Amino acid sequence: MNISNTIAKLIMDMLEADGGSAEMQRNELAQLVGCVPSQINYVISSRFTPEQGYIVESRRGGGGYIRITRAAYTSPGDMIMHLLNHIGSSIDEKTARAHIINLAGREIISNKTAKIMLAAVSDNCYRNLNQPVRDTVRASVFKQMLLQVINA
Amino acid sequence: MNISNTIAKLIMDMLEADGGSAEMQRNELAQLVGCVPSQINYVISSRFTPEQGYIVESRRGGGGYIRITRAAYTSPGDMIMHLLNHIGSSIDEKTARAHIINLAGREIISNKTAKIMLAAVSDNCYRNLNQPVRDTVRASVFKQMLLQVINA
DNA sequence: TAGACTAAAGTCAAAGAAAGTCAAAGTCAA
DNA sequence: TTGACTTTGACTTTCTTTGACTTTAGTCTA
Repeated sequence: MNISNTIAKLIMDMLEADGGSAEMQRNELAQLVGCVPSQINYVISSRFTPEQGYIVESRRGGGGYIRITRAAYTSPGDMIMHLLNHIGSSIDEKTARAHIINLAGREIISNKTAKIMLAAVSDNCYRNLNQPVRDTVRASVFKQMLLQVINA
Repeated sequence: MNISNTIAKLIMDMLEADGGSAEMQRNELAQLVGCVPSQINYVISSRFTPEQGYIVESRRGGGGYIRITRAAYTSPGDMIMHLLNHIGSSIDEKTARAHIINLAGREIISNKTAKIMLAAVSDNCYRNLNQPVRDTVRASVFKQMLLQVINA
């Protein structure tokens, strides 16, 4: 078993133990496992991605931390997870709009939420980005918001 | 937990206990918590800014004090308008976060809305954009969402 | 009442403590 | 034997802590 898997397993255990949320110090964890600190970042960015339903927050400096939260699975959540996987790393405005309207239609999100999400994926926001960057950033924004929908 | 967070928490409690206003002596508070006095200034300037909805007044010399007040606002619409004007064409994650948390604290937006907005302004979304584009796009997204809040 | 003394708070920069980034080197299976 | 995944470490950025020095306000005394 390689170290990355060990780290991933450890984080999973932490998530399990604390009902879907784990907070840690990068250096501590690295030392515990016996690797360089940056390997923790590698594990997080390869195995705890939005596509896989994880929210990652962190803070530098004294008392810094990394916090990973697993978006809870509910039945509407399933649909969103599916969406998250389906979106990939790029999405155009029309497709994003369609998804959001669909979610609202199924009452998985409220109309108010839909409005805000529509605003955030609208081309108005990305006027000064050219393709393909525009659609990648939009995809990121969309995915981060979807994670919060599950999480609520 | 680092000392700065402890200090911030203490001040929050004071605000809570006295209906939105707290007055203290810097040296006293520093001694209570066990830090140098200037750390109080650090905490105030990093966590009790106007963006976060606080007004800070103080006086030096004998009988000096620091007073922190949660700013009162006229109407929710006014506040958002004010915000929209104030933001300009660029905003960093921290400032945007502060504004959103402030809006939620004043119940101008719901916690759910706040979560989604926080997700949409988070640096996680803009990883593949460099400054200063990153902060301009974030500002656009933020403003578009705020417009929907007014509209709702 | 001017000037000296004392009691605050403010400023700023350096040092410290985390986490983030990136690219080079290593490993391993198809 | 190549390409995807992993490991490593040097360097960067962000946030916190500390302390020396400055400024302002009140008080007391000659």
